[in-house]
Amino acid sequence: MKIATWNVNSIKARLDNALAWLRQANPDIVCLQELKCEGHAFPAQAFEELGYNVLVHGQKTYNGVAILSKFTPEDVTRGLAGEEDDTQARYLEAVFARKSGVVRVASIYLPNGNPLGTEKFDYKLRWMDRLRAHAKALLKLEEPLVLAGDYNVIPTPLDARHPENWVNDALFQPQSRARFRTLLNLGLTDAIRQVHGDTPGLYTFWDYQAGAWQRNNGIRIDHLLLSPQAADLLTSAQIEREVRTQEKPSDHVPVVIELKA
DNA sequence: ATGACATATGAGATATGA
Repeated sequence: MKIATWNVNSIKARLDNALAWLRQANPDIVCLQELKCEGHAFPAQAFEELGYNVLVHGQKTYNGVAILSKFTPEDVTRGLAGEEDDTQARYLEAVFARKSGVVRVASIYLPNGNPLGTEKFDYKLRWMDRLRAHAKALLKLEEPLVLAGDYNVIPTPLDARHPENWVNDALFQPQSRARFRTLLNLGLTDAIRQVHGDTPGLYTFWDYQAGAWQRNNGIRIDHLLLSPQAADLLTSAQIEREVRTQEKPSDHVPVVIELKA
């Protein structure tokens, strides 16, 4: 079973790119982020024609997350607990029943947090605290769990081509990195690092500006974190770099894992 | 220090992204 995450940077602007990649890669479950549209405006039919069930937690202009799946979704949760007046569409979770058992999957668009010293950075840190609390509760279920998405965190210097360029950025702050680390220390596994160890040069985002792609000036900020029960099933994890060579690409590329059965 | 580049909104310029 293939599970993917991809920040598409507007699903309407990326519809052709997304359909082309889905036809080629044929993942079973796909977590999408930065839809930049409301649920009623999501082009669901195009994905349904490829055999996907479509779950959307949308928002006008900003944010928005979705899960496409070849399995029927159950137990759907929109939004992350812990802050009643948070209206930003950044979290969507569902359970999928397969013949070999269930898998719980969340599509996550963690706040960017820039610029530093503003409410935006405080919101990012609070959101990460809420995610940790929710992940801790989910881990008690002791089931295969995949928390997939754009975490907007560069976990270590190994995850940036030029880490020195990010020291004043919310994505690489010690507070952001520490909170990401607390997710791992709950017992979650970073799928790419589990498979590839300390291999350098594994990036999922390249800025549109200043020839970042051509210079391979990238960062790794899109992650799939696995519960122990999911990590036991992990057989591969890949970054789909070639998607960045599409015409009118997203600035992020998909990351795909394969789980046994 | 700023902008580069891309997207949405809405019809020009601004907000957001990372």
